[in-house]
Amino acid sequence: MTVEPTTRRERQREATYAEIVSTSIALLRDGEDLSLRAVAQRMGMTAPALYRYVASYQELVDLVAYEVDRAATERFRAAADTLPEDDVAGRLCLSATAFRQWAHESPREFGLVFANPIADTSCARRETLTLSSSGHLFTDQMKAIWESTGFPIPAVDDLPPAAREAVLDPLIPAESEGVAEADRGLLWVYMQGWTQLYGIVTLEVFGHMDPRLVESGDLFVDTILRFAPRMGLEHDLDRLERLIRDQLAG
Amino acid sequence: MTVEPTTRRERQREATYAEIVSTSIALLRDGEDLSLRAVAQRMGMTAPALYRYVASYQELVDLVAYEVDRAATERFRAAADTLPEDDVAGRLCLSATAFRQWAHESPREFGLVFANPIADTSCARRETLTLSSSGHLFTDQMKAIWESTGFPIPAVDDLPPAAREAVLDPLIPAESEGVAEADRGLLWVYMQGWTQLYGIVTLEVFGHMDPRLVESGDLFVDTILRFAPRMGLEHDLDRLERLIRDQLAG
DNA sequence: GTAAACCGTAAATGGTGTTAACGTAGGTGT
DNA sequence: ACACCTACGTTAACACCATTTACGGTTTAC
Repeated sequence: MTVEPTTRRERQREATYAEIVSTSIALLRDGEDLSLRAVAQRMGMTAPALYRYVASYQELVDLVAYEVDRAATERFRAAADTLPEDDVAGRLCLSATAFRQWAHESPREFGLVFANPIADTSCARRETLTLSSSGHLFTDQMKAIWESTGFPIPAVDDLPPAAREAVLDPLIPAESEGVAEADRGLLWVYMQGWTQLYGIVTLEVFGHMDPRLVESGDLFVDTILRFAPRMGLEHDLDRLERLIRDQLAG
Repeated sequence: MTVEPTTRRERQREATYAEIVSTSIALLRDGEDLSLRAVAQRMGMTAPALYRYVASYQELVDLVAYEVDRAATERFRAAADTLPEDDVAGRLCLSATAFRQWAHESPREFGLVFANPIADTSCARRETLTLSSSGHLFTDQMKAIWESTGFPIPAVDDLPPAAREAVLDPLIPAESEGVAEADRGLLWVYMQGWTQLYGIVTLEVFGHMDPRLVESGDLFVDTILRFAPRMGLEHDLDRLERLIRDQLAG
């Protein structure tokens, strides 16, 4: 990302670095679990060699989680792109549904990214890590809806002090990206929505919900549709439900 | 629970069985992680001996998770019991807050109980496992609120088919306990609430949220108070917020 | 060309779950 | 009271894991 390293050595290094991550992802895709040994073996190396690239197993996990999140986000974006750009509401619904489907198809990966205690690793890494691609996408999509429907958002000054700080100088969704400081109440609504989406999907994936509800997705649909009015979409509920259910079926 | 085993041998067996679980819990409380070897060592045994009692490590985990949930639920109940019995709304808020505090104090245990893929173990176990003590408590408390405020619940016939089945013959919150079949829409509202409570707490515990918000609990409070009106508590929000914040502070 | 940095190796340490073979004490049947 | 057998614990071993150390060879840099 920074400046291109041009030197032969560094190019090689960058390549194996990338191979480590891609091999890890392939490992997960094949249903095996992530381990230094397994990754090394697939690459025709020995496990200790990986320590030239990652400081610990946990760092590998974080690295892979970041990349998995990035790749998954592309799927969520692609799901939205089946709709015209001005259907901002439909796009968010399809991305959220794609998120749910991805979580069910790849519970391992989901757990890695979204149920992996970020903990207090080195602060340097933390910056990179907490910048979640998916969070970024959903924030953008909600912003688009807000610009379209102009749904009410809390005034920044009405928020509790800590919340005000958090939306003015956000660490987690990161990059308040073109949202004026006065409109940062939008991030508060985003967090409310993300909490609910995260809750329903995590509950489903971890099996703490009636299997018939997981199968039908009824509680998921209900959760989305109940939140939609908060984004000024109360007029569009029937269409959105059809959109979501179509994607769940197909 | 069933019939007392009276025979000396079985009493002994039951005792070590209980000791395995209690030792495991003590292990977790001391911040070490659960392992067969560690448990065995604390009991003055060797690891393979434990296989006379549990079939696998996962079974031990499930066993411990069940007991941890049971014990934690007592804390949630105790938190509610600081209020008079007729303050049904306050009681639910305090239990929910106790749930959050417990999750933050004991993230290990929380992960064990609520972020542990129940997966498809033997169906026999599943019955026992999915019967979550905490789910039972919260269901009861919401029912008490409903009997007090008479907040609107969906008619069973208005629910999607799978949802109807799930509330008429529930597997997860289990024991619809004295809720008439006609009133089972209450369980649907419960699931909506539980989804949100679970979402916010899991998000916080796993560190996928701005630390300042976790610290202040603002998004947690917001989540609860935004759900309260659905239970007919719109008149009581200020008092409930004070209750919650007092418990968070103290 | 020589020295240093880099990248891989093998070997070893201490941890995990799990299985197999073996003894031994406890209760049971006659 | 004797024999039997079952249950419970042991030790030893296997296969896996992360991680550290010491070592050798290549590539770069001066």
